[in-house]
Amino acid sequence: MKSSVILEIIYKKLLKAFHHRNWWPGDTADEIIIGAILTQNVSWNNVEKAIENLKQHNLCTIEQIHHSNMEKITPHIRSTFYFNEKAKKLKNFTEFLYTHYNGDVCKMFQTTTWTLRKQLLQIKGIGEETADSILLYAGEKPVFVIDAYTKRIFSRIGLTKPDWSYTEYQQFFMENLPEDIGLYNDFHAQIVNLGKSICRIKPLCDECPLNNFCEKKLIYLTK
DNA sequence: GTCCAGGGCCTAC
DNA sequence: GTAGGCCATGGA
Repeated sequence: MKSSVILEIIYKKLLKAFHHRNWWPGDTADEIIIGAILTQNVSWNNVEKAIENLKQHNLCTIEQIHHSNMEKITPHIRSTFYFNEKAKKLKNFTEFLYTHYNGDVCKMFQTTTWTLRKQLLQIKGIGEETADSILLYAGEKPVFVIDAYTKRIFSRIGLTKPDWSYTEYQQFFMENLPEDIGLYNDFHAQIVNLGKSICRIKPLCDECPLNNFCEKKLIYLTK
């Protein structure tokens, strides 16, 4: 069976089982960008707390962060782990936005998608997943986001190889799915939702207490 | 007490 | 070019 057909089947099954996920959890483009940076290697629960803190202290927009300093930001994002680094990353982003786009997010998103992606990747603290999350969820650009869950789930199904690079994964999904922003958005959200319930530690190893659960779920998905 | 989250950077080889 | 260390909270 062709990969594109399998992906379509998987997505339809996920949609039927879990319904539309309505992602990204965030009210504004600013909030989505801030969330994308804060969620690096940390669960969303920790990020929610930080976003709430930032809101309470009027620090949850790009403009407010830009006109604030590290010392003011850091205490509110302690729950996101690596808070010193992340405060720096937030400042790096706002610095970029003000230097290149006069602080205007809409203006930034008028830039051609892949040109903007290159620019974002040059910001210290913005890697591929964060850049793509910003492009897809805040900018509504047709870019498929790859994360650890995506690699884990699809390599276990056998559609991909675990050692593929980020770019190889992204090409695989974008070549085998129709270019559809809504689909890219919800498919990634479904993957994260599914990934949370699958064994994280050692994929399908004997020691994994969730081994049976993993297999059941994967069989269910690929049937 | 232990383990690990929706990463990314830096250093050493 | 890449493997491994670092960052240093909070929930299960």
